[in-house]
Amino acid sequence: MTGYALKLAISQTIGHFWNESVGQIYPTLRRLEDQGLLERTRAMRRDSSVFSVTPSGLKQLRSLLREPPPPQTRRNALLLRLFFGRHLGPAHCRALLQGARDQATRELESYEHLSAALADEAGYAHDREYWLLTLMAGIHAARATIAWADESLQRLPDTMGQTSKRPGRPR
Amino acid sequence: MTGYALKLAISQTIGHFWNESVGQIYPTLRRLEDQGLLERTRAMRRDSSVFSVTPSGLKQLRSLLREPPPPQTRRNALLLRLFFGRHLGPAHCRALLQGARDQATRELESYEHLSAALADEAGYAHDREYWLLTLMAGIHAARATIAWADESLQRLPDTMGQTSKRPGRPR
DNA sequence: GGCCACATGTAAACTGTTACATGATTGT
DNA sequence: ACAATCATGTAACAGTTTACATGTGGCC
Repeated sequence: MTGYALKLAISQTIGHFWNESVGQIYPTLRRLEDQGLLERTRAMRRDSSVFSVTPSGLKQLRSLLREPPPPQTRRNALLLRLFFGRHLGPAHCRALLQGARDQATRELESYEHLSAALADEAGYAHDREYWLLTLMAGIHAARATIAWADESLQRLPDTMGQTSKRPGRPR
Repeated sequence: MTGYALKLAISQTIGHFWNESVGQIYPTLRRLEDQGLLERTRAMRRDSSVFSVTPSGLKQLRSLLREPPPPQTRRNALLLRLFFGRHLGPAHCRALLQGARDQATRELESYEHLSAALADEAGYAHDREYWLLTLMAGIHAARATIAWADESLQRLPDTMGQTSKRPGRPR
């Protein structure tokens, strides 16, 4: 496919857990072509090229996939804020939790749609099971986030003693 | 605290979801001092400085914490590999899942220890509830990973038709 | 004719890690 | 004396995003 089509394909499949920007894609396509891992064929349009994987490119892909996944760099901006929750106050923290819950709900819905679509679709026979695996990971993660947010929303105001102690300050 | 102590403190508290390297810490401490957000006091040792937050630094911290969390850059090396699972084969994918499950199990244990320790510990009175929140996030996420891995490990060999079709190849 | 989607590419800016270099202090 | 830990800092590198610049082709 073309670089442009590749970017689209990524965002429509693995986009939930991996993304690349144009600034990465085009230089990389050229580099891989220079290394003989991709080959370029002219497309209909004069200014566009369609790339395909060469046998040695496929070999290289499989070899890279076999490398152990490097330890994830975990950086969670939401948890960072909640860790300093004392400086934000319970109300703000509850808003953050609610936001996280809403987003997880939207994601869950989207994953379930994708999962249903994947089951129906003809083709992708060999990939389907694996793609389903990644969708299930998203579904489990989203459900966990929702459960955590609900539990936390329930706990947060009571333990802070904010529910009954400040019954609206006078104007 | 000193830059060194800060690094240690980070890895022992928020280390599970946020980290900074020395290459960030020291230049940043100096920058914040120049901006009047931190002040430096000489420590016992001649070559070390103890930093503390100034009032304007605290104000700035709170203002930064109030900024909405930027959308996470999601990049999951494990799911990327599983997405291309067809090129790896079921056996390798099962190994990846088992590895993820093991790691999540270790993390879960560590979170539960920390959570128990936090409940006992005197002090941290105002922070405890919020720190518990972040620990609970880790616990929910780890449990979700374990459940997902178990479910996937159960499904993977059956659907691939590997269980009965290849009854041990001859030597 | 003008808009939109398709398509490519680069430069600058920004972010972050790692390796290296250096030295002080403490305990054995 | 020596090792371990405490402590600071920088330079090189690696990775990544964003904004900009440019142009094609189809369709209404």
